[in-house]
Amino acid sequence: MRHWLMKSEPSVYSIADLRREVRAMWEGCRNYLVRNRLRDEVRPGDMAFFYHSNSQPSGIAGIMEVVSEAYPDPTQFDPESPYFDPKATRENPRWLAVDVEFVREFARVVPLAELKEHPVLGGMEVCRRGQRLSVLPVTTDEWDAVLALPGV
DNA sequence: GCCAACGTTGGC
DNA sequence: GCCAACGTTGGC
Repeated sequence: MRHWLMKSEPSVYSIADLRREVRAMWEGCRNYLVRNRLRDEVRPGDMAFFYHSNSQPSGIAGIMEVVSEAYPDPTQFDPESPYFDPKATRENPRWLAVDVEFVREFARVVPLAELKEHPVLGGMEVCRRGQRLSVLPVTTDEWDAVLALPGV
């Protein structure tokens, strides 16, 4: 089982939304590296931090579980969707989604600045300058260190 | 709102 | 296949 960190802008979809819906489709990824990672590395049973990006503060808000294999993201076929991709066809889908399930919301959001200061967590991918991928690997040490933070 | 990082597009 | 221009992400 692997660990991940997955980003969402809470104004679009937050951990509170996932808590309410319990299970959701993680849709709208339009980056090939992330697409390949979903296809090749992310598996049902993997656990992920739910990260709030473009937020105040940005940071880790809770935990979810990946509960499906990657499958074609239906929003790419929907002209009404902001994620519509005119070059994608049902015969040749470009983009993938996975289903995720709520596990728990942290008592507080762990801000990015706090991660950066931490001796172990400062090395997380998400702390790297210019890191823009929305699905990032997390090591077991990093996972455990986040869960050991006070108030989490 | 600014801007750094970096992925994507498209001319050649 | 190179590379400049452009677009997007996302912290601050």
